[in-house]
Amino acid sequence: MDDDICPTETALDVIGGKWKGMILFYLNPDKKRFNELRRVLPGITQRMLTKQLRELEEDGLVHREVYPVVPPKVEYSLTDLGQALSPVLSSLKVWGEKYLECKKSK
Amino acid sequence: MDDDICPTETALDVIGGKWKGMILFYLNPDKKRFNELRRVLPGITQRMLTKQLRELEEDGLVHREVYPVVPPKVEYSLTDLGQALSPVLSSLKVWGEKYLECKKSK
DNA sequence: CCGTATCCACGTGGATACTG
DNA sequence: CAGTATCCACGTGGATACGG
Repeated sequence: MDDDICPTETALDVIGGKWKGMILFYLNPDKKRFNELRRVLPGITQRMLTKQLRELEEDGLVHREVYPVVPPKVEYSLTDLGQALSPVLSSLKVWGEKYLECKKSK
Repeated sequence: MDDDICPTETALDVIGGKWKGMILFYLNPDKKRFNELRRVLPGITQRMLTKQLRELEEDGLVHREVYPVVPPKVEYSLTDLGQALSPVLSSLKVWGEKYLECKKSK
């Protein structure tokens, strides 16, 4: 019964990485290449982008497609499980807006 | 346009603390006393519970009511902003269950 | 273009002891 | 009962340089 809370905590762990929210956001709905993501994520380093993407891949939220061409081409996209996050992301956004609104008026 | 993502990130920052999800969960719908929370949060230390509660209070999600009696009595409850999180928490839970389901079958 | 390899600063979170 | 006060381990995240 107490483990009712467990899925919530697990979910927060999985998407709680510093850049993961933004990565998931930008991957929806379109697949993106490595440097495309890098460009829209202000200030992220290559190491961090790689790391966060690998973790998301490991957790089954993101699919990594490598094309054996030169120059290298890699595309990242959301899996079904990743797509299923969109209600979470949007409710998070709605609440975040309310939160920012509250803070502003203080 | 890019700051469309900002509320989402902000929200994740606010509720992303290690125990915050669980605290918010247990504070809904009933107010709780300090040691009540401590009892349902397996393994949390006094220091951490205090710290997380203070941060949630600072962020306006939790209200702290001190009764000037002996022995001391303090009650924590959700503010309106805190209540407004319930859609987020429940969508998080729904997705978390799906996630755990996926992992189990692998 | 898409990474990996090192190295390191910093903050979060924890252990433990004490207090009004 | 509901905290503070210290001290510290550890992992996350970042800077920088190099490689296929």
